[in-house]
Amino acid sequence: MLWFAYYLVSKHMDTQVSWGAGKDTRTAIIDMAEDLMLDRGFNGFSYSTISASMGIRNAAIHYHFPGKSDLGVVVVQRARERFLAWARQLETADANPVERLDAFFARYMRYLERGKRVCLGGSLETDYKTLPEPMQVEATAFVSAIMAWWETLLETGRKEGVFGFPGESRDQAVVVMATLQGALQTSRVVEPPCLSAAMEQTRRMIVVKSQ
Amino acid sequence: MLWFAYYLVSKHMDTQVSWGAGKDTRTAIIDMAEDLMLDRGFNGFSYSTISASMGIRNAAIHYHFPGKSDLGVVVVQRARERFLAWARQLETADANPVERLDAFFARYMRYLERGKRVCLGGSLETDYKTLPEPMQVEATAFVSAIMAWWETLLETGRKEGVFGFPGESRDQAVVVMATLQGALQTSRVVEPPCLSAAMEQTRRMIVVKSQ
DNA sequence: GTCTATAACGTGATAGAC
DNA sequence: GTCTATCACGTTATAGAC
Repeated sequence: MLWFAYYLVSKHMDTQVSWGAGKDTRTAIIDMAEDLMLDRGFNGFSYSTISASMGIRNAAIHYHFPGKSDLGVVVVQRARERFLAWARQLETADANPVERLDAFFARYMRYLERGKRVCLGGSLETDYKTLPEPMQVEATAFVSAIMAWWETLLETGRKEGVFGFPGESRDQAVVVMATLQGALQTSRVVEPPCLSAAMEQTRRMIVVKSQ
Repeated sequence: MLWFAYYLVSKHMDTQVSWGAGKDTRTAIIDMAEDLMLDRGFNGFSYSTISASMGIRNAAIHYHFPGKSDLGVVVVQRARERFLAWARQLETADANPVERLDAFFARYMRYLERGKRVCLGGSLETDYKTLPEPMQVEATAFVSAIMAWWETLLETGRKEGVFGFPGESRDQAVVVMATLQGALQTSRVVEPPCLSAAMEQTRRMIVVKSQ
């Protein structure tokens, strides 16, 4: 009864600190929506799902996000910005190609560990035809950003001699992304989860070991 | 008039040999439901979506399938049986490993060409947490059957020297399946669709050319 | 910024006539 | 087997009080 705990807290405490880390309502709504999209898909939750578990009323969400589409758009936009910030951090840390690959893998392993969530790209893509048009646009931008990152990483790594694979970097980027996305999804239905196997196999195939 | 659009579309998709040309209602309902699951996901359509585009009433579907869960289960069961029959056909035709791989690739290419459908496994997996329990069971059985087929194919091909890849056949099976599934999904949001690139890259990586 | 109340609609499902 | 008619419920969304 997590929602009930939240309800009690919000009743008796300053709303500013109600959700633990000093998060405001708006941010808490976005967090919850993103989590639900990874868990159940955009059509798998409603404003009630969010409001009930936060201990607020339905109308409060409509104040921050007039329509569900508005909420969805913000979730995807924020996820893209967060990804780009993460990528810049790797730049700043001057991480090598293998470290970057592993850092990305770790992100996906976390989705699996945190309740077998799928990745946002996969969620948006399978729901795609039911999404409001503004969300479809954001979905394309989000996936394109990640794709571009992988293409650059693979191209750089091959030039440096730490990656080895045939064909275009762009095509290999598609394969790596699709592999992670698909294996994360498949981990929901097969035992044991196959994501780590997919990662190890991908590593075997593109990371040059000798030298 | 979404239902009408669907009706027109189904006219041009040869999966469904047109409703009204002698096929029984029950089969037509299953066909339509399967198509909708690949297009919009299990939560992306209703009994009304089906009944409207077939020109029957809601209650007629409930006669054949008391609950939506019953319909979903039958769709997945039939898809598994169809896959196993297809696999047996390849056995009968004594197809070689590369031919089998290409035959499977062709199935996925068809999903893309017929209106950017995704594969059933991917659809079930992303919807998984919202599915009725009987459908979850079927989803696992369906994906497991395909996974087993790929493992056997890859193992056999490597023994025969036409496939080359490191590690266990099981792990490579996960990668190939996940790649097709993920690339098919991603083809919905990137231009041009990346599925063929993923297939060519996969071929480059596991099919031994000189031999 | 959040609440109560409610509208308008879609969905899964059932009863009973034909 | 299919129909009409109807139900209970959930969903998105708005109006207006506080």
